[in-house]
Amino acid sequence: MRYPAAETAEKHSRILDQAARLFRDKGFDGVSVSEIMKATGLTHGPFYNHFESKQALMAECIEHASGKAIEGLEASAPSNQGWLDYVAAYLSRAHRDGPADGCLIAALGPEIARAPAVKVTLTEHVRQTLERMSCHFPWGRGDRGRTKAICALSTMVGAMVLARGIEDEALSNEILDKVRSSLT
Amino acid sequence: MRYPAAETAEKHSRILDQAARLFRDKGFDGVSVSEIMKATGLTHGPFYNHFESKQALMAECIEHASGKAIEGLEASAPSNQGWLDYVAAYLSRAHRDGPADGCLIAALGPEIARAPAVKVTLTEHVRQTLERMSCHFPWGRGDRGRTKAICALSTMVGAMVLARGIEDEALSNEILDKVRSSLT
DNA sequence: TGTACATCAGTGAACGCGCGTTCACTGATGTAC
DNA sequence: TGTACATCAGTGAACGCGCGTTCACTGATGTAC
Repeated sequence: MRYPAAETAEKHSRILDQAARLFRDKGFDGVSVSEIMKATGLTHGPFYNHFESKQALMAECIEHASGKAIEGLEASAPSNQGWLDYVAAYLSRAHRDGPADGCLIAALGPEIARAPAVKVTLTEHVRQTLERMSCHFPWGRGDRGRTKAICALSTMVGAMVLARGIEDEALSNEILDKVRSSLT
Repeated sequence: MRYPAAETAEKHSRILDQAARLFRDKGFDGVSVSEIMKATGLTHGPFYNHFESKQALMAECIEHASGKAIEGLEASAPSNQGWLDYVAAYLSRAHRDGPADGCLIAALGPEIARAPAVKVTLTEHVRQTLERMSCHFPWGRGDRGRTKAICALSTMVGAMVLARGIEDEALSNEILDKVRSSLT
């Protein structure tokens, strides 16, 4: 069947959405191409009409999800309250328990570090996130604001990795809460 | 062949050492049982004489590596200088470039979070690390010292995950250096 | 002390399985006339 | 406007491969007598 171009582009985008969700949830190796295509409502065959390989999908879907994340950051208020809200959302139990829609770095960081093709994309994502953070929140301009952004992002990512890796919910909550307090 | 018990125990320990190194380097799914046994100098068959499954090895080797890491922490001086040295070593380029001998959480955190059998072990590792940190470094007793330990560990883990996920070495170094400055 | 046997870690071929990827085929739509 | 054909995304069986795991067998050592 021949399909209109718009429909093809929409399918491409839907594959990226599903892949980004599943990868964050289960890791790159924990999700098969078939599983992604099934989630998109297709069989696995046409995958290679859209992407050259699974690696290529990984890179493109990180780029796709990065774009959405940066958009979200821009939409928040450039104020002290905006910062409080941003941290509260990042260090929330909902974010910890739902990696599928959450931070790419906390969910896939170490795996991306091992996948050269995807690393380039993450580099750009981190660069943009730091830029938006440092000029979006009230930390002053220049080096001081940038340092604050780098430290805040590191702390948030690390706290989320810790909170997710811990089985004891009380300890996991303690980490989220104490880090949030210290950051705000 | 029948082997003396001591030799068997030593082999068991060698498998754990190699597994811990390879897993941190390439991730759980990036290393096969055969590869680990080859690194230990054996064929893959006798693996199941030592461990019930790959999952069981994962859990036991995290426990094994955790023990060594905690030992290292105890060996450092319980002083302000000890803290400076600890942070400098953690946020060093050598640690970033050599995950095989480094922090379990930064190398495997998200993957461990998805492996229930291993999560229990990591929970204990984090608990012990926080305890040793808070009573080993000069942050005062009680809740304040514990909060400081939680925040410091989060920041260090996050900075390492970021630094490793970034291809641009200048940006990666900037993160390590600025976070180290802010923590000390 | 010498001999026969039991033990059991190590060997390496083999298993079933799910993966990423390929491909001959289908058939609804767009296009040429 | 009506018809014939070309297009090409979707289908689903099939591919080779490496994985985790199993197993019949080996043979050096420890033990019983």
